[in-house]
Amino acid sequence: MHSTLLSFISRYVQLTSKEEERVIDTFSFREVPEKYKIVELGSISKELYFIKKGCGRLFYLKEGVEITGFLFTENMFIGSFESFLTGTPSNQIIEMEEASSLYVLSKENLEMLYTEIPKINVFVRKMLEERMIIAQQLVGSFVLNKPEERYEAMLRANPDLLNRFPQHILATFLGITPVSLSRIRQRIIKKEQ
Amino acid sequence: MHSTLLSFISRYVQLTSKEEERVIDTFSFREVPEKYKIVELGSISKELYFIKKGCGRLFYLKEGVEITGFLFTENMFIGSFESFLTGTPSNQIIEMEEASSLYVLSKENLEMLYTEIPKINVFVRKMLEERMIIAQQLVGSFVLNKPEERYEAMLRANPDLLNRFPQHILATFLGITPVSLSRIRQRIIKKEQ
DNA sequence: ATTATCCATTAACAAAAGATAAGAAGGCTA
DNA sequence: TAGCCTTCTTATCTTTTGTTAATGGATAAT
Repeated sequence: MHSTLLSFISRYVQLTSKEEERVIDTFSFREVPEKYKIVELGSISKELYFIKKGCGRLFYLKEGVEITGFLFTENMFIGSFESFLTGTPSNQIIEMEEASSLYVLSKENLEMLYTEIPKINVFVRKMLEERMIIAQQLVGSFVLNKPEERYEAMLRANPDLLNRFPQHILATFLGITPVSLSRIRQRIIKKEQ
Repeated sequence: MHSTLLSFISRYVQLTSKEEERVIDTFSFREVPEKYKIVELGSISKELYFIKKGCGRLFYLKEGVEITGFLFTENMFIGSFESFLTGTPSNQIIEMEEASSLYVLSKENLEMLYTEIPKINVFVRKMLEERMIIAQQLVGSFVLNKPEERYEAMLRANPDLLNRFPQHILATFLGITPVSLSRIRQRIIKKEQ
């Protein structure tokens, strides 16, 4: 039942069965309904979550409107990393958009894992290396491409996101307003004819 | 003489004198003139660099024009992480803007360090955690703020960058053209009067 | 069945950014 | 000193986005 989490970890490091058991023990399982906020604005986040099933988003509140910062789907760790790592109140809100199944890792248990199974440091390092590359590519897409190109790139690279998140969420993730994304879509339709 | 590098590492993990010696042995020292490219377009980067003195930038080439992706100054690791980590040809160019002193770490030597001093995994993990937060804040600034606000934030948070990099480099880092940044500066001057 | 709510589209206007070109200031070289 | 190059500014015009508001469709609630 923990196969998704363990096979995710095995992509980075090889654990013994004993270590795998230990890892499983340190995670708890949690099911949340759609639109459930796992990190509230201003709270100090003391947990990270591995998405077994479902999807969620990280967003900010700017003058009352929700601005998406990142989107998460199955087999990703989700959380307010800044709040989790620095222990400061979160300016990010994390909300699961679909009813989701999560493996929950508390900060305490993570620290325990680091000392008990040093290999976990290697796992997290490698995972962060991957995430770093993704983050850098994302920054690159903002300086290199205009919104229309970013949307087309998303169509090509992550078409699944289009089905799982409403358009206004995708729009702010692209750095534009929902109205502007609607116009972009019309332009693309006319280009294709 | 290696005090900058060692004191940087000591911010994350504590090494014994023996380990410190070992670390120093695995880095080599290199001085490069201004405008020197330490990573060329299309090359496979097999080194990372710690900036002892100087500054540099990561940029892309889009239809012949240089688009800045990130700026680096003293006490930061600089390199084409994607090419270094994945072994693929770099679509990023890394150029030192000032004449610089660098500590050079080869991929081979880094792998050696990981096995010889497992603590280095902890060091890199923690450094990546910090960089991850910075990257996330940078993405946040693109979805949350317009160019004018991003420039004002840079004025507040990193005023040193304004002196060390020409304006057209800062402009593309903000995701706009040099012409547009010049207009933004004029708008700000008029606001302040 | 009929409200109510949410979401995407469309329109109209204002604001900002891109593209292109021309000019001014500073530094570097011959 | 003269010429060249780089950088920044300014102007003009075009394109795109933001803002606001109205509309229609879909879905859920009463």
